[in-house]
Amino acid sequence: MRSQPDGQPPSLDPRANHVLRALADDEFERIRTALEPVRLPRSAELEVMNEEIEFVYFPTSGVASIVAIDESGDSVDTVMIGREGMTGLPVFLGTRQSPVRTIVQVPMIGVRMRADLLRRELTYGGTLVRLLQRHTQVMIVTMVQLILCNRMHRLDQRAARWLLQVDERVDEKPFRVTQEFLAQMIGVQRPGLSIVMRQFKDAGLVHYSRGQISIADHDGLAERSCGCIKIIAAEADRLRELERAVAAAS
Amino acid sequence: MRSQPDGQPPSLDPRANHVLRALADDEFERIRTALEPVRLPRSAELEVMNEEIEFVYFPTSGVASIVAIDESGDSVDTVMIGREGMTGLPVFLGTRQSPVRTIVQVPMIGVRMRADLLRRELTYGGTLVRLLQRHTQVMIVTMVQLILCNRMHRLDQRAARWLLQVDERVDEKPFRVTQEFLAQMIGVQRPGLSIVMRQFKDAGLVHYSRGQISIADHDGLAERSCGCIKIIAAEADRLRELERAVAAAS
DNA sequence: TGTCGTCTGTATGCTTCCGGACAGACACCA
DNA sequence: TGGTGTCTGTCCGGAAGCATACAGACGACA
Repeated sequence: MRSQPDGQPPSLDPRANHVLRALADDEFERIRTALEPVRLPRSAELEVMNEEIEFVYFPTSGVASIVAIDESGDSVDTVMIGREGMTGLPVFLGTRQSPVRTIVQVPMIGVRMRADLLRRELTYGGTLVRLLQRHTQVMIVTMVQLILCNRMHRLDQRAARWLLQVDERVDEKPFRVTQEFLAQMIGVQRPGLSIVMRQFKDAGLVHYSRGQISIADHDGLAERSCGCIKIIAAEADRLRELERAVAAAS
Repeated sequence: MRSQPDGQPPSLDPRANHVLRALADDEFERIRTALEPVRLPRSAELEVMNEEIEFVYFPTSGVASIVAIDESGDSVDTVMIGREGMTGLPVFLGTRQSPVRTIVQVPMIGVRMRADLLRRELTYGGTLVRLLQRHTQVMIVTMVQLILCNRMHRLDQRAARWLLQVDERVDEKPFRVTQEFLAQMIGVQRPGLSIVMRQFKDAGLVHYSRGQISIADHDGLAERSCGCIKIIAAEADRLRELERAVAAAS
């Protein structure tokens, strides 16, 4: 159980978001007043496909994700966005419309900022550009790994991965996700997922009931999951480390 | 059959690569002498995972792709890189080591450039940064779509997609790919692919024999394929169009 | 012209997962 | 306290594709 210090819980501090935390202090001060606290329920739409991006979001707890849709209407979750990153990468890449749909999957707390303000801030250079480059690269590596994962790994492995990835991004435990919703996200049928979740429960890896899930045995679940988490985490660590080395040298 | 003008075939002109073609003339002149023509056979390794990127490659014909590998050694192809783009995005995103493995899948002709020269060129601003941002966004949208595709679409649809995507990137017809190789790339067993290829052949969609494949009925094959190609192409078109509009306005 | 290696076709049992259906369990609300 | 909606467990036939094995076909090379 993580400790919540008295007073303000960490998820209400904007700098619980890793991008904002890594920002140089003077840069953070400059955008501070532009950051607006938000709480968003599941299914809230942060970016509508082919429509202008009005805000970028820096989560501090909860999960959004980019959803892929095909011409027949089928959809699956792709990359998660939590406190380690932000939504609105297309803004950084220079377009106003989002080419993707981004929605809240697990109720989210965080701050948002107008896209045009971010655009202006980017012209100042500073550490922000560097941070968003890093974030972009992590997103790319994550996606590469997920392309493989969705092709090669079994339902139970992917489900375990998903649970662990969400767990490390939310403060609220247990977190709220129904099997129906989870199945749709990882792109499988609910009955299949139900069997897997039952196995996890019987093995003492998770507790859940009616849309409330909590992880009981983190390591055990990690063993059931595929190694994709580790590969993604390794790249995120590598880039963070690299940056620290550069900062120390200068 | 595409016409090859007399004299220099288009694949030997660096500006048959779409990034180089879209570059402002003065910028292209500046890097011209730094571009070194290359011909690379299948399996040539353009980026080794976790090793420094020495060169970035601008293909004019042929296909490279980013390969995902998991801890058990299984691997699949992810995004293709052909004359519409370039390899070495991590250089643009500010790291020296590549987080991915990038190899030649269909023999490649093109030009390459030292990574440090690209880094220097990027500091000049100009259209290059804009072009690479665009390319990054297309890559991201492509990956999002492929995550869905690998989850939801059948083997025959994915195989058809792959054939069409390669066909539009190579000048050499027929192109050389064995079923064994193709199966590994799209992450399936060869016997499964063999059946599908047989169906395509019987239906008059493709010709092939012993590693030589050519497409006989482009539209017919497109019908067997999933709609992912269209979705990806639409985003590439949108960004190209957007840029043209900006250029015309200024 | 024969041999060898590569490429392709096919068969078979098996696993995973789909797709649809239905019943039970629990929570909430009137 | 009973009704209603949501969430979960389970069943079943069937499709897709895995894993393995083997045979035939073609081409290159000696």
